[in-house]
Amino acid sequence: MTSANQIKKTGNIRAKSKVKILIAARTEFVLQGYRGATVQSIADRAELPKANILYYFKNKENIYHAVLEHTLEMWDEGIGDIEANEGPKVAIEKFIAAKVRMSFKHPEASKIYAMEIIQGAQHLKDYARTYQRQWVREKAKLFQQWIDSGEMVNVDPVHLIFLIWSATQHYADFETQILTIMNRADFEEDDVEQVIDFLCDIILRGCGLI
Amino acid sequence: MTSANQIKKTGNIRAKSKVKILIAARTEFVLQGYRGATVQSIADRAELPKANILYYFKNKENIYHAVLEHTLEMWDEGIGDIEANEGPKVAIEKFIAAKVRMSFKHPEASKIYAMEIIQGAQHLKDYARTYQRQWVREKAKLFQQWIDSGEMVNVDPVHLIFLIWSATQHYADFETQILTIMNRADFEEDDVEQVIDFLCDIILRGCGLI
DNA sequence: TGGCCACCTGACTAGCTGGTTAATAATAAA
DNA sequence: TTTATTATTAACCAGCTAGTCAGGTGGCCA
Repeated sequence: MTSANQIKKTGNIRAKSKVKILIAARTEFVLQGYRGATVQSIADRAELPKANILYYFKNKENIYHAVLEHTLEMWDEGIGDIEANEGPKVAIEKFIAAKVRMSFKHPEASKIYAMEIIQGAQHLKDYARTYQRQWVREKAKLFQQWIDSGEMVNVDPVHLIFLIWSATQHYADFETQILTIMNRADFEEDDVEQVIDFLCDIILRGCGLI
Repeated sequence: MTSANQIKKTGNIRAKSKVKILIAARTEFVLQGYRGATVQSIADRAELPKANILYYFKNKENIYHAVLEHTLEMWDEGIGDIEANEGPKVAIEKFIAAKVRMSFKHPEASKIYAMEIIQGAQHLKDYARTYQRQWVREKAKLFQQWIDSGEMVNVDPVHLIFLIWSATQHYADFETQILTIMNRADFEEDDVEQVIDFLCDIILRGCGLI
């Protein structure tokens, strides 16, 4: 076995343990908040001794950071993008569909992100200030071009992005409330497509694209 | 001084202290979460000794319950309603405007509610199951009548309510993110009206009301 | 075989937490 | 003034918290 393989193998054990811990930690952080989630409760959920957790992550804040990073990465991968070359209708449709699917598939990811923002985004200010702000500016410019060329109605592009974000993530963050109001125990496959259809329908018409 | 006045006066001291504590507690609960907000931190913010807090509220959970009640009451008062006799356009306009104004005026109220729901709504399940579910059913029926009479396009009324909730409260819950992305320190008067105009424009058009 | 190193974990601790208590002050009633 | 009630608060405590540490185990290579 080469040295490279050795590193890779030990790396695998690390990576596996870390992911196991991160998943348990994410659930605890969502359910109990940062302070409410104890290292012990994370250990219990991951079915590992507490000291093992602190062997892989220096301290609790470190775990939280890793959870945020791990979650954002996963989320950003799944979201796709708003493509310039497809025209506004297809672009918005695709974007809404991707966001709704992610919200139903990984509600915890959206929730931990939402909690972080609500509490003041102490750990995400940089992310918003650089990456997100840039992304919104780009996409807003794109919408503005479509507006200028008469392909869609004149609506504020930035607020349109906020609207799509809020409407889609709502199904992740507020799933408890939505399920209770709809008197359901769980969401089903059909719900996802129904929500996509509803949101595309109303937002596209709202943009003058239907 | 009559006995009634006596009761009222002592009641006033209680009420004043309690409100002072509740406001401090709400801020702490929003910033730190339930577990992260300590009785000591609430006391510091209210500028009272810790023991005084626990003189007025038996324990921490009691404070939290009182904060939730106090907040929901205030929120529900400010929201107004969706009136049947005005037709869909005015009704939706008024409702959006009221919700947006509340979101900008009392973001903490929306935030503490959002955190509670995200974390599983342990303290609000009954509220959603009875009061909210009933409210949504009533308003959905109203929308359905407008749809059936051809006054608005055929969109799912329940999801329409979710859309309005999410889009409006987003400006309270995610204010940190929005301000950062818009590169602003605070919201101004104009922002409120601009958001109202934007949301009314796009949602009313989405419902075929423009 | 023996040495190295990543991995694992029970036992411990300093500090903070919610909550109690008991003694005191302020206020109003008789 | 006396008395009763309410308001206030310092001091205290049992239990939990994050984090440390010292002593392991097991696999791999020379």
